[in-house]
Amino acid sequence: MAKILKEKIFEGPTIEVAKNLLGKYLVRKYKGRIISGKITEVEAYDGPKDKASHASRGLTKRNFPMFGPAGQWYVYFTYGLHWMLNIVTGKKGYPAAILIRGVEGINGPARVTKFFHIDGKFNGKSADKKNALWIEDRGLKISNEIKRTPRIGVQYAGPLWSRRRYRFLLKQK
DNA sequence: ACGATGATGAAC
DNA sequence: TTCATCATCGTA
Repeated sequence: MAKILKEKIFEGPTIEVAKNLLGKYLVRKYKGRIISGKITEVEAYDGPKDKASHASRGLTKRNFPMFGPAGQWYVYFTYGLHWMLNIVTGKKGYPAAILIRGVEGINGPARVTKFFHIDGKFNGKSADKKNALWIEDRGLKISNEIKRTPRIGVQYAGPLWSRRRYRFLLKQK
């Protein structure tokens, strides 16, 4: 029943992909064991004009995976403490990614990476079994349980981009 | 409300 | 080479 999400899925419009990721499962193989959880919260960072995106200042040593093909991980270190996990979207050359901010029972992007044992070694790797970190569809229907809000912690991007409702969450039942 | 803690990017 | 900033979290 479980279907691994492939590169093609991630190429589509970033906002659509972000909504589609809700209810899918993040899966990690770690020391011979499987860790998995339902994705409940994501944020889209879409294109070079998005002032809240790392890509707004062009290609850099840090953000290069965002400019690469869809379906790869963009993992970066921030605040001197935390790893952030993103899945790259859009065609090669178009910088976009989706930050995975929460899975069921784990809220906050830094807690997600801690729980799944994710660090910089996944940066630029493709989301598949070979790399022990992937996303799968377990046939869960989520239909109209999606809530939209502005993104968290991006005030610096100015009113236009910080107010944009690029954060998507599964509503509580 | 704020400190932890270090990489990043821009300025000098 | 120096500096402010940062897609956060835990404690207060």
